Amino acid sequence: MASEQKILLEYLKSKNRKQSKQRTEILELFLKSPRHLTANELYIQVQKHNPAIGFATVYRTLKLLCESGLCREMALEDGVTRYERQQGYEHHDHLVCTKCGKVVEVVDQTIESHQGRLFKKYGFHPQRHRMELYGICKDCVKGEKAG
Amino acid sequence: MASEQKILLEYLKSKNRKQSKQRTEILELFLKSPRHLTANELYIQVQKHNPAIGFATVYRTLKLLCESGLCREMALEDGVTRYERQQGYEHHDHLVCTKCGKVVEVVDQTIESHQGRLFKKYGFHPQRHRMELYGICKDCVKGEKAG
DNA sequence: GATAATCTTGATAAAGATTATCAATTTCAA
DNA sequence: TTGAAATTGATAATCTTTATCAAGATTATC
Ligand SMILES: [Zn+2]
Ligand SMILES: [Zn+2]
Ligand SMILES: [Zn+2]
Ligand SMILES: [Zn+2]
Repeated sequence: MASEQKILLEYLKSKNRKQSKQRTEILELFLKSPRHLTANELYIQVQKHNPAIGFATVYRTLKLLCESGLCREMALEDGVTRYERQQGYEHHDHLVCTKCGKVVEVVDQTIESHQGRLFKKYGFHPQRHRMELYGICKDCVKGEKAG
Repeated sequence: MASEQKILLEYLKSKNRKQSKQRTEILELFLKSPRHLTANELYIQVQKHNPAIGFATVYRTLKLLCESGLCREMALEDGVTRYERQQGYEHHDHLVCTKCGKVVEVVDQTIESHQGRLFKKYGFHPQRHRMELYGICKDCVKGEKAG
């Protein structure tokens, strides 16, 4: 069994909650899916695999995965929540192409440390941050010039 | 007439669109309102001033103000779009208290320049960015310890 | 394995923010 | 003043996400 499944089971036990076939299946498909996918995108995958699973369960399971630390929510400009694997991934921010939707994960240590300085400067106890850079990727710039 | 009203009129003319009392009134109240307000918060102000104005018009006018450069949209984690005056304000990012909702506007030039480096590093033509820092402000930390 | 308490599920409704529709009204250039 | 075109307000529709709830699944206990 994948270590993520174990983490989920441990989490469920620790909270006196129950295992289910649906949860196992949804986690399995989540792990196989591309990063930064929406609940609906995952639901479509789940439907192909097992049409009996409803989308409320997909939503609920994604929330559960976030609670257990396996998943992280992320919101881009379109207002639709995306979900990405958290386990085994370091913190990162996102660079997004506004033409094709490509998402690149980025980290800049100087930015990270200056964010910490901003929290301190204004007397805030830091919790988290989000940073998104929006631009046009190389391929799409090329396309614009060509087309 | 406030220079913002002139800017709006100029913009409308340039796009062959028309002036209206509602637009003037909504802009006037928008300029008087606190920064980072939601469409609904502005609608409530508008209602007090002129109950005949519908909320669709408030939404439409906020979009118009954004087009004309007088206003900027900003989305926090709760999924509700906020609007803030753009004219006469430099670019800035936001530091948000997750307890009381206080919003502080911040700029760090080192962060800004490193964002530029990230765009370059990954071959993106830069358009814009958003950065939000979430934490607990001094007052709320104090409250937690006291209460 | 049976039992019972509790949790989870799927279908559906509901919520909440924003946008689309459309007839009536207003604006503005001619 | 006139008439084409834009705007308005009311309302419905959309879209994502959450709440509800009866029916079914899970788990600890015997
Ligand atoms: Zn691209
Ligand atoms: Zn990511
Ligand atoms: Zn606070
Ligand atoms: Zn601001």
